[in-house]
Amino acid sequence: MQIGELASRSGVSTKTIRYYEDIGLLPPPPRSPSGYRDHDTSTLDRLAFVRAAQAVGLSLGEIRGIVALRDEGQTPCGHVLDLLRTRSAELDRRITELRALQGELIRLVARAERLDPADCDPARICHLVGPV
Amino acid sequence: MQIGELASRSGVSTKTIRYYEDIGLLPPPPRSPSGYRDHDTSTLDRLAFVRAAQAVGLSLGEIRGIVALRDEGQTPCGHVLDLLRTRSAELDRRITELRALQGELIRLVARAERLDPADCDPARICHLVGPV
DNA sequence: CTTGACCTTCCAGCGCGCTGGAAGCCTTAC
DNA sequence: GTAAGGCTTCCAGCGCGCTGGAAGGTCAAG
Repeated sequence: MQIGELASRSGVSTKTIRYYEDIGLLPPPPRSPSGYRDHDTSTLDRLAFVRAAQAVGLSLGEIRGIVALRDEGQTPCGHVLDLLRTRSAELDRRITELRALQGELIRLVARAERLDPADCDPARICHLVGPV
Repeated sequence: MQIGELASRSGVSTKTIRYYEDIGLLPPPPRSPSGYRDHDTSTLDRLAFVRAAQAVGLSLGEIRGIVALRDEGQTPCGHVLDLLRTRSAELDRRITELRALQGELIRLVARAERLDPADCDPARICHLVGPV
């Protein structure tokens, strides 16, 4: 199938498909005599995997590592599980950070309701932001 | 004071200070006869504000808008409060998304413990990732 | 007079995941 | 034959907040 059909069937743009091939996420497909890419349906599976892996927070670099293992004939599951656990731990930390920030924002907004703009010191730009 | 002293007193690099001046976060300081920037201590206040505003999630573009109001002689508090509320609402949505992703990751890791890598279909790359 | 530490400007690149556009070839329909 | 719509490659840029480096001027100490 040509790249345009692959794009419409997968929902991934032709630009992105070529980009994925460039960075090694997709194997270089065979070409027609005129040089057109001729993808088979396995590329649909591959694209579905890439999108699913992105959706759980893996980077294209990490995904490339996974598909490379598979292409070498290995079973990438152990590596994938490591990545998922690592991402989960990072996400935990990230969520904790964002919740702290959210608490801070809520505190600042609440404080803003008790402050009078007229009291704002021009040198400090705005007293709503900054140390309590 | 020269830019190097400002940098060490503020903890912001000379590169970044010049960059902030370029993008309009800092007013252009007077120059010595040889062209050196000559900042006064108000720049320390300004830099402290920029860092505090960044810390609560405002972008440099938003911060520029705030300091521009102040430089025009207005009190930016109302605008700042709008920004803080907007950022808070966005953060709420973002945290909700990340928590959903975290739930998904935890579910995938738990499922991985029940799956046998030997069952993994090579065409799907890795069965740990993808629809349940 | 030289050394070294400062300062200046300007241009370029990082990471990440694409996206846009130019210039040109191929295929199909009319 | 020609027009439309595929396809090809290659180069460049987005947003964001810096950061690095080159090439050169300035200043104080020895």
